[in-house]
Amino acid sequence: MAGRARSAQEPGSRQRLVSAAVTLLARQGYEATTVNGIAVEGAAPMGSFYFHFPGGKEEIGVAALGYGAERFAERLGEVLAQQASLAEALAGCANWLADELVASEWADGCPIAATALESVTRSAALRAAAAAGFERWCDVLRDRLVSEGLSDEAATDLATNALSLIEGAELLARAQASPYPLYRAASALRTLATAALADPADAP
Amino acid sequence: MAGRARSAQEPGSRQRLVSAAVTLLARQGYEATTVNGIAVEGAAPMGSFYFHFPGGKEEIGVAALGYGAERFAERLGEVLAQQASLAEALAGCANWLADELVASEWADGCPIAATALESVTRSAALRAAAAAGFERWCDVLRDRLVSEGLSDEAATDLATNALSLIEGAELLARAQASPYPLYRAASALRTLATAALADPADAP
DNA sequence: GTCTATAACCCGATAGAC
DNA sequence: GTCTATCGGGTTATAGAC
Repeated sequence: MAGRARSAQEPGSRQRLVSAAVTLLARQGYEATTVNGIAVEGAAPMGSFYFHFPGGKEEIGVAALGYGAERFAERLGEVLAQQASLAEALAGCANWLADELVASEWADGCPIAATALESVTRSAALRAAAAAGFERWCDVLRDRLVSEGLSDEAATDLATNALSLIEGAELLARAQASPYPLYRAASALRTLATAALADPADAP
Repeated sequence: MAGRARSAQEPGSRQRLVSAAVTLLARQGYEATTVNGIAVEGAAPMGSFYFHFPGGKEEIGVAALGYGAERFAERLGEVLAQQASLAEALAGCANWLADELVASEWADGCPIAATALESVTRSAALRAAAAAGFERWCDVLRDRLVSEGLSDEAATDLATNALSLIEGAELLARAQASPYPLYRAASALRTLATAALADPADAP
């Protein structure tokens, strides 16, 4: 912990570094992000960086994936709770992400996706942190589905597919600089939700 | 063109370099891939690299995205043609990719995805090449859907969603080292295909 | 805990002989 | 077309004063 108390408006240098890393990993991925860039964006000197993260770049990468995943999980839960129907709750997630991407001109994407792909053959620690983040988001989605009456199995299937569809649509949207893949995903999510609720084999 | 004819079994150094770049971009993304690594994997010296690609790393990146996209488009068309029903044709794509990922222990992923995410805020040329590749795959999917009687609009929607779902499922599968996201995507693709064929609003 | 300076290394790219 | 040698710059990480 820090040596003295800080106000909530002025996070300590460690927290600023982690937040900066989340932003940079979401924008440009892990390999293109430099520790120097993180220190500049987090308004901290290099000496401070290696004091807080003696494990260097990989250690802050793991911390950033964990913090970014948790922060997104909270917002995801809020958006899912805003709509009464399951179909509109899922579609609302896709539309929400489309709005955020347009607002940042496609810069601020998923805080995990790029690093996850880059780490598969290069860092077991980063890959595990990415997998844990995706798992966390699946759990948030599944909780909402179970509360609609879906069985555990049906909820797991639909939660995984919803996350896959949204992640893939965001990938296409950022590459093509178009929100349409996410709008189309919203429509497909309504179809999948309706089918899951209608199928008697999926009831508990 | 090359100065002399070559047998098909011995591609010239330019082609070897492009093929090597496709493999490396699929495995570890753009930023982690070095021109030196491409030259080694392609069994060509550095001087040869810069003779064929005076534009350097970005130029071979664009060439690799184009060649990788075309090669995948051909195999995608073949897999789509193997099944009589639309639902099984789409599900077969997801299962096929699951098999390939397991066989390579999650190393050989999408030849575009990682580079697409890394290039959004860093290279307009790479981003455009990635977008063109995704568009090409969407066209292959759409042709199959139109041949089933779907309207242009319905076919475009379903083709985009199928590609999003498969790309997202592959992302989750590689991060979690599990084929289940792709197996679940196969199931969802059957649902989406069935719904599209049943909806009279989607008929031409 | 923070800072500056710098070490050790690797990157993309070029030069120029052949 | 191919090769070797090398340049300049940016990278991660450390040293050591404060």
